[in-house]
Amino acid sequence: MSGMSGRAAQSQRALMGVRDLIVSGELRAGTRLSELTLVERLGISRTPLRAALAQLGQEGLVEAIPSGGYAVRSFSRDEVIDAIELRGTLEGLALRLAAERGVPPARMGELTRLLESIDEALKGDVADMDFDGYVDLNAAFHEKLWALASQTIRREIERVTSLPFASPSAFLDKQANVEAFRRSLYGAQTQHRAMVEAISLREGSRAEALAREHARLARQNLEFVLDQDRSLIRRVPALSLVVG
Amino acid sequence: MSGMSGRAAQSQRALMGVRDLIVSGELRAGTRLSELTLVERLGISRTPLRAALAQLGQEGLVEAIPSGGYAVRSFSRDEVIDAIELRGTLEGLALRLAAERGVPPARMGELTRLLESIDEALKGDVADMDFDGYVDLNAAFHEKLWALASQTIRREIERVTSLPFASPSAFLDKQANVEAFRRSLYGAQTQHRAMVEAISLREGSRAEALAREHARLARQNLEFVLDQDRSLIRRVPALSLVVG
DNA sequence: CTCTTGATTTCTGTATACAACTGGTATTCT
DNA sequence: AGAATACCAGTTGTATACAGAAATCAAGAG
Repeated sequence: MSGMSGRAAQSQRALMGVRDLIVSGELRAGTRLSELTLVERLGISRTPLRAALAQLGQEGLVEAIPSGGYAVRSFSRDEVIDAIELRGTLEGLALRLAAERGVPPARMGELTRLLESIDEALKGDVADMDFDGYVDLNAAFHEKLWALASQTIRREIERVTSLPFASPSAFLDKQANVEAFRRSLYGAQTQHRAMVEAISLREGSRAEALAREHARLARQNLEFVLDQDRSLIRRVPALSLVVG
Repeated sequence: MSGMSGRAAQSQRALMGVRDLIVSGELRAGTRLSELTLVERLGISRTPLRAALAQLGQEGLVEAIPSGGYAVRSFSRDEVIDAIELRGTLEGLALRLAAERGVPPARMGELTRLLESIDEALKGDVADMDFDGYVDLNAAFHEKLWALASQTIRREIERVTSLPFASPSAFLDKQANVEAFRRSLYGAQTQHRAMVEAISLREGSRAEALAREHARLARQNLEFVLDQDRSLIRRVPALSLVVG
């Protein structure tokens, strides 16, 4: 059973397996993660499982229990808001530095092409748009933005967005295709265009402010789900871990 | 040998041991970290050592080798600068939110008292100051600032500052007691006072800008060491990992 | 009936055995 | 001689055995 194809395949499997159990809501916030139970459930041994738990601890999805082991972490509304604010701040930093230091035309071209593809997906009105297409393109666009930053900063962005509800795609899951979210996409795309323009014009401060404001769309969506339509909680990954 | 006093004592020992070997410069950038060698050197077994290596990989001090294992990471000058900028940005976020949301008077009092203690340490002129005292008080002051932020943000600050040269104390190591650094402390303390005042007056944007500018003192010190007096490289933790 | 205390069970942290893989060297064939 | 291949030492990833510490439960004292 050992030495499957790929390096550290079991560890990867353990990581994805446990993460999936948590974000899918199968393991609720606060529950202790018994190693033996998980080992049996995932069909792996304790060593790669423990590696996965340690990594998830770093990501923040689980927290270490003082007496040993880990438990699924729970998040207050304020903590989720702070995680979103954190992402906006880091994306803002990435865009400001990109604007100040300059970006090769080839990369700007890629971004512009993505913007046009997103326009295509948004063609028509709220009922006709290609929501699923937008979801994919939006994720690709944000990843291209992150790629403008240095490795140091990109690493931090990826770490922060490993909390599922902090990712730019958090409320754009294909399972959360509701009108309230679809309506927000036009404004989001306007911000996308402005961000690319600001980078192109070397307007660092503007690019930074736009990135922050853009992230706050996720906050609006969060508050909509929590205050207006709690039935959506199950459709947004890991939102079941939010208490209050 | 197992079950020393304290939970996960061997893992802690491994973590500190390997980290120390790296920041002390004993293991130079790029060298592969042989598990068996380290095990023998630190007197622990492979399991806690591997946990430590994984954690150091998350911290960014070591990087995973595609074919397996880890190597001591090397940092370009630009990467160090970005890490410092990153810390300033995160501290700025923490201070902005603290200012906007308000801080209990008791905590503001603690900060003010620390400011006064730092003033004490700086009493006299550049030759007379209590440099070692300043080092400790400065670290305490920054930690109190971090404590104003939510757990989500504090976690990220602590992660970023786990890279030794990105910490607010990086160039204030007691072994780096040189006049060029001592001279910068008066301006630093002025910024400290302004930061606390801005929080107290709920001036979020000002607090944020001050925190960013404050971090850039570390950048100045970095450039002084790299460009003016490279003999100091050995006195600043982990700066031997910087190439160029 | 409640609280304390002791034993049992379960769990985590650590050590070590095992197997697959990587990189290098020597050997052999062309 | 050069290249390809087989072999070999060394290394990492995985599984599992073991020991100490919590948590749980039961029984007994107050």
